[in-house]
Amino acid sequence: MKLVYFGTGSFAVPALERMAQHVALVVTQPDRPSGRGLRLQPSAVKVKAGELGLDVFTPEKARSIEFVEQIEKLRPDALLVASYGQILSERLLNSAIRGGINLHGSILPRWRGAAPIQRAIQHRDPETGVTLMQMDRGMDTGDVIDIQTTAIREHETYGDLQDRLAEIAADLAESWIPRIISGAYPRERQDDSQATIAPKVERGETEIAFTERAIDAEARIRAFTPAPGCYFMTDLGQIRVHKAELGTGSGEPGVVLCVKGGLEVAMDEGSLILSEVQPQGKKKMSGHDFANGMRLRIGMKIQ
RNA sequence: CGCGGGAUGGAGCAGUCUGGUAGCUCGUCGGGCUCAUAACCCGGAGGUCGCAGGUUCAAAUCCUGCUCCCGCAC
Repeated sequence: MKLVYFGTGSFAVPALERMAQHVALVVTQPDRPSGRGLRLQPSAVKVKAGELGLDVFTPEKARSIEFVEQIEKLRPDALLVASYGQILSERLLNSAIRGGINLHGSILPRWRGAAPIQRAIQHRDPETGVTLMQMDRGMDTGDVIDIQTTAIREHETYGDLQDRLAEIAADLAESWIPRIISGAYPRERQDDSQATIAPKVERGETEIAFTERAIDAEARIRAFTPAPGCYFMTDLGQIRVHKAELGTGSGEPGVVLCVKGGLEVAMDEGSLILSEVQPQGKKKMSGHDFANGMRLRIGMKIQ
């Protein structure tokens, strides 16, 4: 078997590890300047590929002719793709005997697009999963080969769930790729009428207001944790929320209900217990420590 | 050289502008109250104020250099 592996994010790492012995080449996004000081940072997949001693390509544009021609010369059995971050052109998909095989972090056709895991949590889906599919020219519209589902757990964050799905994806790749290469595998068309889109997370979505329903805010916090994270913009400054759960209290939105254990604050329809927060420029701390430092008392209103 | 915030008993903060006795809320330890308690009352321990140098009678505070941590943006 000769595979070319396209991946970038940490969702793609376990499957790469599992299939490494069949991977002739890893393709990932170029290093980007990021973080404090704008230093170049390699993708999670590039780091892992390096550890595995695999060849890595980082084309700026995967659809560029020079790059596609190189892949065509390799004549791979299949392109295995997971959270790569670029559209693969039809010609590129045709460069492999079995075309492009994608691992997608949702139960397709639900949550096609860039942020399926986050959107599933945000919308409080009871379950999600990983879809193994035959890529076509559309965005996550190809024929489904197999789907493994899993329940979304209470309190589960995007980071937690992504780690679990990444392992499921690796399992799927391991068990299906040999059969796919042999050419004998099922393909089932997606029901486009059931499709939903999972757009990438925009900056504006990460701000939480006390006037939101507690249940919505809690789901959004989990959906965007650990990255990019959610925050309240308040008179105490910007407060990032790393961990929050639904409280039992209620009151005028923004009112402090409890400062023991976590910081409980009233929302619309319920309350949130902020158990781990981070003010701007500070380290992560418990809601209790934050309340101590800010001299918060029950009944005070944050806005 | 992308922009910015920070380092003060175990935790989170105030104090720095305007130099002059180490403060607040917690935690912790001991005692008390209570049927009981994460509640309440009393008492105690615990700090080279990030590091180095400078100014000064005197530096957490002013000046210079350095280290480490973090947020934003990307």
